[in-house]
Amino acid sequence: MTSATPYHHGDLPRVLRAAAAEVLAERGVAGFSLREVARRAGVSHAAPAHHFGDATGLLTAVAVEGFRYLTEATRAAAASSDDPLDSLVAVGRAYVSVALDHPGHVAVAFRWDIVDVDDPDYQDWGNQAFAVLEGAIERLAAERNPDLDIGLASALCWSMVEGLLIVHLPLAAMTERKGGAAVPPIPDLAEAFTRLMVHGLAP
Amino acid sequence: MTSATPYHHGDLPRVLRAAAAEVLAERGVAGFSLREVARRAGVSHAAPAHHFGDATGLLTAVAVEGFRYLTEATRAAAASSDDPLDSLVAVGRAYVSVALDHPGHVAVAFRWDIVDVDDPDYQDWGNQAFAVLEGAIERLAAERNPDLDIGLASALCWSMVEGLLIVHLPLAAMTERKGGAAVPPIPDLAEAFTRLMVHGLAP
DNA sequence: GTTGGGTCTTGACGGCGTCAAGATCTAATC
DNA sequence: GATTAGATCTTGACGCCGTCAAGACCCAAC
Repeated sequence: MTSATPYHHGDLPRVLRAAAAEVLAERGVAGFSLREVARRAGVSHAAPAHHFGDATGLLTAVAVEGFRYLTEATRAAAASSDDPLDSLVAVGRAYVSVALDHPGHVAVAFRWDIVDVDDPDYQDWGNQAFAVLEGAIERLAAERNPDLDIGLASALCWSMVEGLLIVHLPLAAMTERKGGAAVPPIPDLAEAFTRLMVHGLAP
Repeated sequence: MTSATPYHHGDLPRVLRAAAAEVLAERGVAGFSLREVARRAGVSHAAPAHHFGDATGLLTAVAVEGFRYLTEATRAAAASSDDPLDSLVAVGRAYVSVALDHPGHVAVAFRWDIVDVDDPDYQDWGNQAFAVLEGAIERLAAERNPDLDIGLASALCWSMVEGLLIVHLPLAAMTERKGGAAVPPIPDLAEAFTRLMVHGLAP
């Protein structure tokens, strides 16, 4: 063992978070169960409680990890271009890409009813993720539309991308599953949404 | 009794749907329980199964009712003005108003993981609700922007309003509860979003 | 070597969804 | 009007769930 391997199991909290994200990705929020998580981690059914208190605690930890992924990915995307529009588009693509790569994490990030919204880490990383988007909007406004209400526009983009994930991602999966008409990749849809929103539906 | 009062209880399915919506509104999807619904309806814990099969069946029935409310309200709103922009704005306001008036119904409408997405009524009323929005977009395009991709724009608006409900509605409730800064009414926010989207962030 | 505290297990409890079996009631038939 | 058939609802049971209390275990410091 290297330096700071904890007591018995070797960073059980990390294993539990990963197992929880796996269960969430496979069975959705409705199919989530603490006991199933414990089973996959190879520990007893009451082990998670010691680290996370209860189910809400574990789900909150997963949600925080999700916000962390979102923050890091969108931050890198925002810095990927000097053109503010390209930068904003990249942020949108990065956002949905994280949701595709970590479906279990993002599935709980906005589930206020099953997460502890008063958790400091949850609020902190949630705010950071939002701040990245706000920064991208701010640069767009500075260069192209100084009169833009940045708070309103950021909230709009945030809603748009979250609605995209909730409404169209499962819808696309469903029509795909049924062999329906081919559906464009979700990141492309996010880009199309972003460009249409910046341009305006009827400017 | 009038004409066709059913057998024992007097339209138990209707009572169960109402009780389910009540529980959903009070405790959220996570706090939902078939037995609690049965308790409120004054019947035994297994009674709902006879009419709705299982929990998914009852939740699907509530979701269908939600889509019905959405369809009716937005249809009336769309017809409330001859100006296509005002009409679209009214549709947006009507949508979130339904969500405020029937929180239990709308809470399950898009929960693909706990609802039977193959249910014909569910698909039918979901499509009808979407068609109303699409019609409003179509009129806007005809009058002001013939080049608009109507399917894309409709999907964007749909995502926007749904994201608004999921992200900002509980967020507003939370900051309100904590005595934070006053938050604009959600229908006003929906209107601001709509106008900003039509106009464009940086046209 | 002993002691202490963090880590995990075991066992129990009530609540849940679901199923099978039976009771109860309505409506149609004779 | 009595009987029968079928829909409606109840009762009881099962396994799974989250949570709690108590105890076993194990590492680390003394």
